[in-house]
Amino acid sequence: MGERGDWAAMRERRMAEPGAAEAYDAARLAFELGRAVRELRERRGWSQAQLAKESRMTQSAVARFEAGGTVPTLPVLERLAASLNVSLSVRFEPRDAAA
Amino acid sequence: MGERGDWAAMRERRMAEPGAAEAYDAARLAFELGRAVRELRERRGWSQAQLAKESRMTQSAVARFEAGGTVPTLPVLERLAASLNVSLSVRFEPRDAAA
DNA sequence: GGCCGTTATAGCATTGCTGCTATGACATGG
DNA sequence: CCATGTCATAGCAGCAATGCTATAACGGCC
Repeated sequence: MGERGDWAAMRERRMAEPGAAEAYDAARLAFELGRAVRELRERRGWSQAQLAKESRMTQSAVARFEAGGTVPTLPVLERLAASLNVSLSVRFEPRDAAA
Repeated sequence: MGERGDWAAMRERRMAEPGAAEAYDAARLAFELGRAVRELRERRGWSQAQLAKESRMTQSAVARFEAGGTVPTLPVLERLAASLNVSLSVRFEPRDAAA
């Protein structure tokens, strides 16, 4: 039933769910955050395993996250941000405001 | 010692956990996001029930969220943002950068 | 008093993210 | 070829957030 594996397919499906504009947004957000973390990590020359250790998680969790396999939770994002020495910003902004 | 209810106490406990700086951050983030949503909602003159309906959740979920009872997930934040006609911003920023 | 609208909480089922181990694929260097 | 390092993925246990109903507590208002 669940097709619990295959993150890419899972994400595709999530993005394709009818009338799930916000679910789509969440999936895209997950994807972009994954990419951002990968960039920050590679800029530091760290392996996934190193980042995982710093963030108190496992290499597989980092890989899953970077691939956008799941929509991350705020605690995880906080841990990653702390390890990468950046700050996590989560807030609501006016729709027209530039980033 | 379950005390599964009583969100305030739960949050206090989470923030007091030894060596859980990021968990603390997540709890504080939850609290601030809850306040932000409450402000946006009241500015529109909406009841929790109205916002809940727009965001496809129940009034109790909105109340729990506004009280900072749990650390919200990104899909929920996206739905609330969409209903309140604001955009959700989640990103990593340099530590010293001003908001 | 009763009635209604709103918010706060309780208690539970479901969902789905995380944590983990193990393993596969793929390079690179010996 | 073999060893090592890195990243990707499967599969599952555990658990926290969500989704839900029902209800209590606090108003106003008639």
